[in-house]
Amino acid sequence: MCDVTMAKLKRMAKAFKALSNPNRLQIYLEIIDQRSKRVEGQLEGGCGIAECISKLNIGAPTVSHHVKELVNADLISVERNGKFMTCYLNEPMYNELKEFFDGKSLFSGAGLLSAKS
Amino acid sequence: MCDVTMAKLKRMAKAFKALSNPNRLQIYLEIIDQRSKRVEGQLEGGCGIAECISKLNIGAPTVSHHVKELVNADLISVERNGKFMTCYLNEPMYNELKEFFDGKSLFSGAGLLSAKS
DNA sequence: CGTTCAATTCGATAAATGTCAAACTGTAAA
DNA sequence: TTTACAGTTTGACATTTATCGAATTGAACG
Repeated sequence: MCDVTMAKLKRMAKAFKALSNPNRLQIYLEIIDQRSKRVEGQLEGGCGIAECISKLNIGAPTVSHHVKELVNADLISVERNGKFMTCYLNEPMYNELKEFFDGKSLFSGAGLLSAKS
Repeated sequence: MCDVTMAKLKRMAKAFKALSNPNRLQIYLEIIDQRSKRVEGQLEGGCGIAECISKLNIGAPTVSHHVKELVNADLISVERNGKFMTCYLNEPMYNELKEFFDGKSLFSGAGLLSAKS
């Protein structure tokens, strides 16, 4: 009846929660930004965590925590690169976010909520 | 240098926070759903709060609280209609959400974060 | 090995969140 | 005006969150 399954709804809510903190949203956008640079130029890209730490007005432990939250919400992945950590955009989740508000596949006209009684 | 102003970033983070709770996200989607029904059919539409209360497994005070949060994030507006309250989608904010992940206007290549030192 | 730099883990803490029950307000209708 | 229903406000409470300082791990390099 409804195109938004409960699983998807919870997955989206989790993603939104991960993006609900301004600092975390900035980190996420920075990672997207680095990705687009990589696509246009040399292959190696991704966003260094050190870079985020130096650019945001929050401490390293907090950045580390935020990055973990983004990973936990499936928005990004992280990889060790020698001494540094590099963040990569999770493209499928990015696309899911992009398409979530497109409306076409959100509803089928039967209503999202299921009756309680 | 950057197309995402701090103001917009905070506004988006606030919207995402409002959508970060599954129950609240469901309410929001229900309001979108009712809107699309209205567009296709008779003019009067919107989503009754009573309907949400009866369909979600949470109490009336909690629904009231969630609706207030959605209003506070500029995602919807609420109007009294006799004994009932009706929720309406805030279209400009909906469009802003829709366009936020389109990428084209998100970045200008100079990086989002501003250096701290 | 010892140093240095990147990043995480470990408490701690103040603030925000989601939810409820009880009491209240506002509107319609009998 | 009394009743009934829709919704809000208040106060409470347990949980989560954002942040920090201090200590720790891990890799590179002298």
